[in-house]
Amino acid sequence: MLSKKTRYAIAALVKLAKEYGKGPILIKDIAESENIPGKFLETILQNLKNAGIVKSVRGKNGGYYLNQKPEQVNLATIIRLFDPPIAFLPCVTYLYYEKCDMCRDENSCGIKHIFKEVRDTTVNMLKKATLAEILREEAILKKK
Amino acid sequence: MLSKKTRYAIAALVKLAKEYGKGPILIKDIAESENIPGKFLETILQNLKNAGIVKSVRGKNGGYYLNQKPEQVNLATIIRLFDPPIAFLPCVTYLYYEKCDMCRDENSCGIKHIFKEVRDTTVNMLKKATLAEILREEAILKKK
DNA sequence: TATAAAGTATATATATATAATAGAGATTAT
DNA sequence: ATAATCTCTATTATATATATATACTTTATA
Repeated sequence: MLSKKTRYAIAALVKLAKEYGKGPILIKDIAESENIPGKFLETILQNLKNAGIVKSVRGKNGGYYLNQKPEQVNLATIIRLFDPPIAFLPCVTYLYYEKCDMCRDENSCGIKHIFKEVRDTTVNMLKKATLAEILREEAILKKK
Repeated sequence: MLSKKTRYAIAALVKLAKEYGKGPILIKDIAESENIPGKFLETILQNLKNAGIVKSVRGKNGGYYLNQKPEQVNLATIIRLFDPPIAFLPCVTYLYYEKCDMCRDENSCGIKHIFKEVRDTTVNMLKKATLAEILREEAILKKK
């Protein structure tokens, strides 16, 4: 399961995508509209800022806004920022490869290929899921 | 990522599948051959026993053995026993549905369908991965 | 029938990660 | 000058994962 931090990050970014192009949005407004504890959201937005996904304006009339187009931000990127690897086993992670501690002989491991396939499929799906895609889907669902 | 408990459970079951039909195997032997802390493995095997996947014989010459054919035990079943739900969001879990805490209107949520598709695909892959399938793969890899 | 081999049961300890909060500090529009 | 904002660092609370300890019960067999 995704951590709350990741879920909050996704919700905040979807919110910023909705307001894309309208200038900076207050932390407080995001927190209220998305049901996120304000102080917790602060650290999350800082992380997203360090990753270059959002930018901030300090001082009065400040706030946060998307630093990339909604088409360019996808769920795989967001999840990787906050959660442990998407892969089920350390030996099939993309960025953080580690040998499985109990694995005797990795070359004859009959499990690895299964989890590798799961990871690849999952990551591909998450990469297709951009903020723009999510908003498009929401618009469709609201019409029904 | 899978918990160690789950990884240990998978390794122990693969071991029992290898010895399928040869009578009970000692906890100690499984622990040594699979690099699993013995006492920890005890509780894991108890869980597997309660779930009907293995059986045990007490007393001298006792041990554990598979209660189902290697073709009948798959990774989805094992993972579900020990880990939190496979799904990324509480609202798309198979057995433990819960509303996402921040979700305003679940009917117009643009994210849900993505994670539902990921979960379905993942579970299907894991169901195909039986102990028999894993042993078959290992045999192939060892020949190379 | 005593003994050693084995699983059973329950409790506890330790470490780590997650989630959230607090408060002082820095920046900026007006 | 002041109020509105974001920034930075520290702390706390809670839960979960991982592992260990100890006493108990069952069974084969010498």
